[in-house]
Amino acid sequence: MFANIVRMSSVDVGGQDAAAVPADLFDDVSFLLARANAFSLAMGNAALAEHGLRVRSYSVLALAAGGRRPSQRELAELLRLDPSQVVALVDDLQKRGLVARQPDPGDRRANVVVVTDEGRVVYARAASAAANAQAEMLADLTAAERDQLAVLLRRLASPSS
Amino acid sequence: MFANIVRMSSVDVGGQDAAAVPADLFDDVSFLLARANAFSLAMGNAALAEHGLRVRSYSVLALAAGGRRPSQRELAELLRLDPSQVVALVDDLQKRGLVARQPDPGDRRANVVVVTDEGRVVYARAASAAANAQAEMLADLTAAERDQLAVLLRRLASPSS
DNA sequence: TATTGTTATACTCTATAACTATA
DNA sequence: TATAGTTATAGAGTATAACAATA
Repeated sequence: MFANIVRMSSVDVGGQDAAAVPADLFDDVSFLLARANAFSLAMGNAALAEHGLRVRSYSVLALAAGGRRPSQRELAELLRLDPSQVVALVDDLQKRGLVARQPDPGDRRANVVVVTDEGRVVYARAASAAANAQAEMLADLTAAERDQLAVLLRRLASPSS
Repeated sequence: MFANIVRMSSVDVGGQDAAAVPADLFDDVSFLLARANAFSLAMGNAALAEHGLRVRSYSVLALAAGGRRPSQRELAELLRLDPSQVVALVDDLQKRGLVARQPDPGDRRANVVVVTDEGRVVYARAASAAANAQAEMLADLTAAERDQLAVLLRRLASPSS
């Protein structure tokens, strides 16, 4: 299980906190993360293309289709995007009739982003395609390993929590 | 350990291979990967900035500084970049005297990218900074969990192998 | 013919700053 | 004064196509 031990060398050049330096780029979690993500993104975008979506717009649609009724600000926080990027994503989905902006009655500054009936249909199809792509990407992992990966990534991906 | 079970719903809309669809975006490995990578990239770039590097150029420098003596083509494959992107990265590092292009005696089409003495110094400092940033990112994980994450990512990140 | 490196181009993503309307 | 949404812009990353030199 742990045959592939991460090698570290203690280079410790000239100071500071001095964490262990990976002996090889391929022992570097950040590098592996970037590589895995590039792969995942390419597969995801390819799978979503036939539904007119990309990973970014799909994520917005998925959150709108969930039970959260997110504001744009919340979308930005959940997706770790700048609010200005969310504007463009919601604009695009709204033009295509997949989501709508609803004024928040409790705060007239805020828009709640909700999915339309058509958006729900497109989302369901796209989610299926995305799940197939992901299954292919995860094909070499057991179910337990996939879950473990999700757990570990969630703990990385939540620096504030 | 596995308290956080990934929930799946069997939506299966209208056909195809029908993989399970994550019930929530935050159960989606691709999404978690993208989010973790965005975080990692931001931290990495911030840590490398004072050394005049970004994650991409650091990766090229790291491979040049390793024992591989990679050609640009090999760099492209290792980093999963297009060869045309490698040109710009090597150009930049070469202008700054950190790497050099050496004609491959065995294949006059190919350039071997090698680190210079100055490049080696910059790399060592940058690697230390990058390792510190990564340690901060991984602070919530045990050593075993970090290793496990690296192992799982390596298995994802190698679609061809 | 195929491959290595290169140039060019278009598009997407990321990061900031500034503005408006509301709170 | 602070926050939600918006606009604008610049820089970085991604994806293709085409070309010259060499295999």
